[in-house]
Amino acid sequence: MPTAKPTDAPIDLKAAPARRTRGGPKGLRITDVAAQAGVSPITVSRVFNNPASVAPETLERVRQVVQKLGYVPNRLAGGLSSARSRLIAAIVPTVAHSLFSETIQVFSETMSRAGYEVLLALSGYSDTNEESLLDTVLSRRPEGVLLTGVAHTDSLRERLRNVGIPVVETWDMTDTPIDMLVGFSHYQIGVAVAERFLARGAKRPGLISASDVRALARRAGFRERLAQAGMTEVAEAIVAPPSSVATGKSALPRLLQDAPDVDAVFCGSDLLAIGALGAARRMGLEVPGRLAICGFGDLEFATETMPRLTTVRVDGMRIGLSAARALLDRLDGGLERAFVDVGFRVVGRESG
Amino acid sequence: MPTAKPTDAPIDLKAAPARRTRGGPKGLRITDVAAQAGVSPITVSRVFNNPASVAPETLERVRQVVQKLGYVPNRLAGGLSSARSRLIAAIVPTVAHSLFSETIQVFSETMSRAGYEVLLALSGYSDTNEESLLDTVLSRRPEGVLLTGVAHTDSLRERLRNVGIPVVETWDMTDTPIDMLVGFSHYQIGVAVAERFLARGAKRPGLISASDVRALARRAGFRERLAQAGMTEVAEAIVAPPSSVATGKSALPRLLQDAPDVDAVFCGSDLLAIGALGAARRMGLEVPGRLAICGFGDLEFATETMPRLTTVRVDGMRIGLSAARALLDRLDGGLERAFVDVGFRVVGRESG
DNA sequence: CTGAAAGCGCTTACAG
DNA sequence: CTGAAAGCGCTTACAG
Repeated sequence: MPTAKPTDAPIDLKAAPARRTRGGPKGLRITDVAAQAGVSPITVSRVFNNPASVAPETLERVRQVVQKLGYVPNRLAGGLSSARSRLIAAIVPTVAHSLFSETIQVFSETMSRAGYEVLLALSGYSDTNEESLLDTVLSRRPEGVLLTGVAHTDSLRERLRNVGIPVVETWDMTDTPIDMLVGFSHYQIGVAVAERFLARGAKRPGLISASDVRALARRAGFRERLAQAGMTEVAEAIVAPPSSVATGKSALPRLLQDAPDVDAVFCGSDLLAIGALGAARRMGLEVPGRLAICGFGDLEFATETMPRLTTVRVDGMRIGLSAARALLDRLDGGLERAFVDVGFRVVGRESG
Repeated sequence: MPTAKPTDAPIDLKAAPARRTRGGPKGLRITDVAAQAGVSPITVSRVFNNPASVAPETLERVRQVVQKLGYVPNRLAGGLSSARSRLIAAIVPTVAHSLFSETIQVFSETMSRAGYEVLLALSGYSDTNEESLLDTVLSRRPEGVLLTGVAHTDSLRERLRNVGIPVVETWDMTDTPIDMLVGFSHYQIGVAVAERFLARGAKRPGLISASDVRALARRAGFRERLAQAGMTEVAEAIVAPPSSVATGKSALPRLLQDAPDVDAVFCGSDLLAIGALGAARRMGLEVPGRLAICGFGDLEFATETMPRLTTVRVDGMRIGLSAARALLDRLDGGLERAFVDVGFRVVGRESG
């Protein structure tokens, strides 16, 4: 028999110092690196955040240890301590099949090149929850926010201003942005398309559009410009977002049933326009002779494959880039508030 | 004269307690809410994280104060303290014009419904920096990671396994995933398209493809299946990502210059296919009679508007949903490792 | 159902 | 160029 009977001796759990380790033993900490490298944690911190202030050999030694151990600093801790999260929030309705995704792409690339990461929040098309989404986002303490559109509740606007971080609103236009703005006027697009139709000699313009804020702004410009020309009745088919080819395909026959003499239709998106074009073909309506169709977005697809389509080109990438730059300028201590109208262009291939 | 001359008396900076406030006085803290509500900070914390454990009246009172003050908890602090970041990282090549954006959309929606936020990291098409991107991402201590593809360096794979968080690889197939997988076989797609071409009686198949890993896997399946049928020479035009309509349009003439008798071409994406279709038209080649064209992606655009195009349908949304579910199951304590082949379908309208 | 104490892993501001 | 002390704003684990 051995001299001790381990199983008999009760283990005094209380005697063991209560470990307060919570995440488990997995995580490497800055102190682990510091110990191995024979420096203080502060020096390790500097290696990551201000390498120029560290002696070359020290730098090298610490880096070797970091590499060897596979240490990755904890930015939750770093952010809490420094009050700099290095996070930028982007709130967009959707990234699926949309021009917004180009904006996000370029925005995100630009931000990450500058050392920031992008927290993506998808708001859908309901404005209801934008504010609770903002709360969720603000809980990460982002250093800047990109917003889509300019239609926000007063409470959201005020809260965002109180937070004191730079904000860019995008993809729309207003005289009273929360902070900065990079966008264009949907209303003016409606006006421009109306003028295009008028110039073509359209007698009975119609509209197929989703019911979101920005589509409604285009509609308003469209209708008001037509009203100036004496056309007060505009046939409309309003569809629920998200727009799709299928939606456009089914909307056109409905529109023409209400108003058989419609000879030019402004669609809320290229997808809708393509659907409408398909429907027109099926109905034997010559495009653009009998029926002119104008979309919105200028997707490469649409314009390359549907030469008889007119559309409105908007530069989503430029919006992403300008918005990122505006934010970065301010984060670098710049005082200027960017206000950029990127404009748009009605692109018609049917006449060229 | 007043009894004191403030400007004369030197201000003893040392005497003032060194304020360690760094973020400035702006931020509301949990203690502010606690004080106003007459409870301890712990109770306020519970109101957010475990409301069921708080007495109804206390709950109500605290919520009122939160509302009134506009308090938003600091998740940097919360995450550090609890070792739960509530963050999920998604690393994808791009979100612009791509099926990945559908995946991200659904993934993000599903995750946010479950109380997580998505940190989006765009890797581009270079594998070079995927590892440094991963470091950046891991510094936020995400609780799970979505990866695109299965081609990762050993070091990345090992590191990710060491971190011990659930990982889903997507959009590809392998026998040896890092952890979980939701995808499909690009090789098998190549095989299937080859078989389609063979069934159509193609004598001289060709390929227009980008050079990324997954496109190359499709190419391999395509070539190997054709080789089995005795066709060892396959004309190819390899293009640099990202694919676009323009690229496809310029690639087809090059391909046909090398191999004028090509009668069926497998394109790496629908965009390339559309470009090729445009070029074929311009060259007076009947599609699919003289030249069959097959794309990849089944974009609604492509199939609705180009009835003579064949394509390969892949369900990006399903990938996003399944990947999210796999991660969530594991985060909820599930032990199962998802391994899902979502498959694909060759969709040909030219024969229907 | 509620709270006092300790600690999460960093960085700031100071001093040398 | 480097470091000891204090603190960022929460939550855990315990106790009652």
